[in-house]
Amino acid sequence: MHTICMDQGSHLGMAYCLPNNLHVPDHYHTTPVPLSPLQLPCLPKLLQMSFDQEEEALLISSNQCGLYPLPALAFSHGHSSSATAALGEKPTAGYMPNIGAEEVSTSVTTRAGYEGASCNGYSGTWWRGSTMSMAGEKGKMKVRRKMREPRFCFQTRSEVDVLDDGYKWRKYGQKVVKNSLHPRSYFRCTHSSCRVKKRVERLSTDCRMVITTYEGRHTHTPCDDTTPSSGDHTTTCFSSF
DNA sequence: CGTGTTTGACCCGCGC
DNA sequence: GCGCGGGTCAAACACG
Repeated sequence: MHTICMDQGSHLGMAYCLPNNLHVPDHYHTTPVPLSPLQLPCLPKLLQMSFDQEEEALLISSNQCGLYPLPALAFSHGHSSSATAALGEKPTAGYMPNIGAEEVSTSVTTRAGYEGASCNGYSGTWWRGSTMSMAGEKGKMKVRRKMREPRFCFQTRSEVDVLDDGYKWRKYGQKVVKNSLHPRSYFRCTHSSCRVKKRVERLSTDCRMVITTYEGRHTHTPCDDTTPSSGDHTTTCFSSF
């Protein structure tokens, strides 16, 4: 059970504290975003999303007027519309009908090794998994499977692609995605035992809008970024993430 | 020289 | 079974 507790601050332009201690500095919210029919009274409900073992995903959009849920994104393969395409639409009827109920597909190694790597002192490079130690086929052999990871997607208006959220990220890939004019960038948290990933892409319909998707939970605090966490002091803003 | 980025290739899931 | 497309790897490269 994990509870998202966002500090709403005293005014509408503050830095938000998102899950996994993600802060969205207010300087990213410079102009109004014509996003949402939802208004602030909806926030308390959204900010108390509960995460159980189902590892639900929370989709959030932020602008200077607050945080808003986005339409469910098509993260999985084979869905007809890409995330970008979905976000290109203004939220209308059917808007976020199933927030937190998204099926998440993630490519990882075996689950046992993966979870063990996440928080139990796994000393290797977590994303490679056990099969990477095998010498088969120049180490290209990979075992992937579906896994559920909490995901948080939000939309910001920013000139820069990568938000300064306090964590240190390493880019590991970039991909041109279909129906999008802008490439999608893939980042990993550089913390040794942290397996959080994030994707950054710009809206094809509005290149000023940046879609950032976080996947997973940080096992450390932003200030603890360079050193492995010794305990489970995960958060200052989220009691149990 | 160490660290981070770029980028082409590869892998896998999904739809047809 | 095949092709498509998203996600990841890892060698090459850039930079401080």
